[in-house]
Amino acid sequence: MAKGKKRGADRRRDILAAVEGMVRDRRIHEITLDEVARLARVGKGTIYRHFRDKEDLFFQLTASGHEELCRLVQEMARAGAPLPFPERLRGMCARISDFFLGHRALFRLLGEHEGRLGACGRRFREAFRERRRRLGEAVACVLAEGVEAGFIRPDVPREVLAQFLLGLLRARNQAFGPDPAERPPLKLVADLFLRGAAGGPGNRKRST
Amino acid sequence: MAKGKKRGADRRRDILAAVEGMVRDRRIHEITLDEVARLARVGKGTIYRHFRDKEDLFFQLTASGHEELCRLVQEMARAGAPLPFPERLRGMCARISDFFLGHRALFRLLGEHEGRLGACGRRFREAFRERRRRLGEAVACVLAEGVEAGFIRPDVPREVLAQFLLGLLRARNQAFGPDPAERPPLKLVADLFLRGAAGGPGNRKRST
Amino acid sequence: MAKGKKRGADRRRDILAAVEGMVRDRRIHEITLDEVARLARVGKGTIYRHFRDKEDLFFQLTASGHEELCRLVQEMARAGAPLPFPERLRGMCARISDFFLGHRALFRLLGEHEGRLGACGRRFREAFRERRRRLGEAVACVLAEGVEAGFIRPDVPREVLAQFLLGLLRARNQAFGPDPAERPPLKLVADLFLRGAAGGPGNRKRST
Amino acid sequence: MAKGKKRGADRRRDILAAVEGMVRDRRIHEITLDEVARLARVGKGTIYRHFRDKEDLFFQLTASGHEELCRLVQEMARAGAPLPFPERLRGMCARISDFFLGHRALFRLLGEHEGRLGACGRRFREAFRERRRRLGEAVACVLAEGVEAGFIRPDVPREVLAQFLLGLLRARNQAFGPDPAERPPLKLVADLFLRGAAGGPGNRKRST
DNA sequence: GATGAATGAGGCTTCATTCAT
DNA sequence: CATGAATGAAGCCTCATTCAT
Repeated sequence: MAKGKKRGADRRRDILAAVEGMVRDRRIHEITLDEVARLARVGKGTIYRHFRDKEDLFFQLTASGHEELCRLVQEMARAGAPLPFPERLRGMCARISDFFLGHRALFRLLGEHEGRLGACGRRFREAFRERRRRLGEAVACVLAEGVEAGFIRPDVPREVLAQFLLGLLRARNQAFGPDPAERPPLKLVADLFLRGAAGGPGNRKRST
Repeated sequence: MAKGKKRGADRRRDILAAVEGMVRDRRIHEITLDEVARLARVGKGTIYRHFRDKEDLFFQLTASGHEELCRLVQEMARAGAPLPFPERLRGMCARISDFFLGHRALFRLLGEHEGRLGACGRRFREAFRERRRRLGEAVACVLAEGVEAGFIRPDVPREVLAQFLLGLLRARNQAFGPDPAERPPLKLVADLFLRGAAGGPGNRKRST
Repeated sequence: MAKGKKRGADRRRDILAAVEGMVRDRRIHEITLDEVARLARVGKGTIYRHFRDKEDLFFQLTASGHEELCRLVQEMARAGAPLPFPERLRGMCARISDFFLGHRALFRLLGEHEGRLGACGRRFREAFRERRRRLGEAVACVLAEGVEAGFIRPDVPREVLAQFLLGLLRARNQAFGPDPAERPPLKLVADLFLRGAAGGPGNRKRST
Repeated sequence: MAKGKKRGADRRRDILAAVEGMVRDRRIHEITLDEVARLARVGKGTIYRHFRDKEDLFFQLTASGHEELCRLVQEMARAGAPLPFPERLRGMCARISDFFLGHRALFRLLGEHEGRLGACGRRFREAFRERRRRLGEAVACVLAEGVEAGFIRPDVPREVLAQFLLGLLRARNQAFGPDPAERPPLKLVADLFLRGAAGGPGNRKRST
């Protein structure tokens, strides 16, 4: 087995790994299955044993990435709260940000796929929405602690706040140069969010 | 001439308009130039008189959209401030949001293009970055009023805050269902931002 | 007129000149009428005032070249024989060779056109054959002097010998490197031909 | 397998055969790969498995023809000399002429390709020259026998004489009508060459 | 007459997918 | 099951030709 034929899941992983390497700097339609097969060191036909078609291959790639991120956040939520909420928040931001940056290409793919949401992609439509919802929910779980601890206003659905937080993180990671030094500090993101979403009693006086 | 042949710039506009209609629910590689020509009611060759190739066509499409938005925001900034800042902010959010929603497809394209930034598209790389910077700058101009009026903390570069605001707007418009009713109110976005970025003196007490 | 509009024949010459410059290092289908028009400094439509179509343009180009060569040789023939025949022969070889080399491209075109002789080009077929015949005839006129003077065997049609001579010249000019120094001396060609076409038993006495 | 799918080399041969049939009466740019595929009874994509592109297809076609002729002549040379040289020469002329006539189209292609030699086709330039040289060399091998037997003058490089002989053959085959009856007899070609290149002892003492 | 913008048929080439081995 | 040669639909783009100005 050590040097024996790989099987099933292994192949699948090889293929997905090859593709993830390729999406980094190309758009979907600039990637050919010939090259995928070559990089994954499998026959071209083998791809079709694991994925319905090219579309499905890329869909599953984004799915797997998204799922990993969901698990990551869910674990954090489940891990309890050994720290005060602001620290927790910063920790989560750091983790999500790292994941974004490490898999930046995957999230670009998401954008490409989204195009079809409005139209033909009946098949993916729900799946995408569902996935985004689940990620938001995972983040919302952590935010719930903040609500409980009085750091986060309770009158806005936590899922909504979660999506805003993700939007801020996305902006931080993508809207500035490719050079990490150009990106504003994560601390600023967390801080901004915390103030913006703050809401103890009497905190409507127009500030903090 | 009234019903005579159109010329030059007209054709160009026709083509861009046709394409914008098509990107709404398709990805770039699902759009054929044959169809573009048919919808624009021009010969296929005519496209090539105005755009170097397919790539260039889509690039210029996003460029024109971006520019329009920039102008929109710049006008607002120039228009002076007849209203208190929070109102101004909400107004800008509304305008930008409308534009986003009306040209949602364009901004998806941006995402697709971005893929190449890391690689081959040396030719586009700078152009994209520059455009994003210019939009941020335009928004920052409006934020400057807020700084002046004491609504916005002065210790964070306004361009950075501008990108965060855009990130929030993006999240509001894209992270929730296609049904407008599902989207959180714009007022919430402005409110969140205003609190988050607030910074009168003495409002630092609970920060961190 | 000096700076006035050129007219008719001038335009035609400009166009043919432009094309001749282009055929030097390209094949017909690598030449576009756009470029022809640009180099000839005329509108694209103007080409069609002087030539039925692209095919005709190239046909007339070769025709004009061929005719020039014919005239050249015919002049020689007409010019009488102030020199002994072998010198005459060498002179003609030199002239024809120079023309070949100066218009090498034209004669390549002939080859391309010839392809159609067997088939579709009903329209050109006869013209080509006729032109080759006329060139051969012109050369044959000069050879006639050689027959008269006893240098050339009279039992082979002079037109046939003429084509062989042209074949030898062609070989000299094309079968060796592009470097003139690699080409065997013209004198050798004339010499070879003179010996080979010398004729009749016992007619070797006065050779050369 | 008898009626099963053909593979590899077979396909390649089919394609080349189909093309050779087509070049007979058309110019390269009048031949479409669609038709090639249809006549060769292969998919259009299959052509690209065996040839880089259209250019390469035609290049390899001429190459294969040239090579065949080279082999033919080399065999003759190797086959020893059971006959007196003049007979040998006539025999070779006949073989080469037959080949020329049977593959007339290929040699026209050579002419078309030659156009690019002066320019862009750096890639082909050397190959063509080399091939012509090799054919000349093969012919020269046979001529060497003539030198040895005193029929051919030794003071001119045999390769040069070889190219002249090929030039004469070319003229015979192409300069006269398509009707075989119009072509001068091969015997005349050989005779002309033999006299022209003659050089027995004392015949001309090495110069005019 | 001259011009060059517009046209669209048609070419070359790519590449997702199939299927015999 | 794995492979990769074969396939052919379909895309991008070119360019000869037309025709309104």
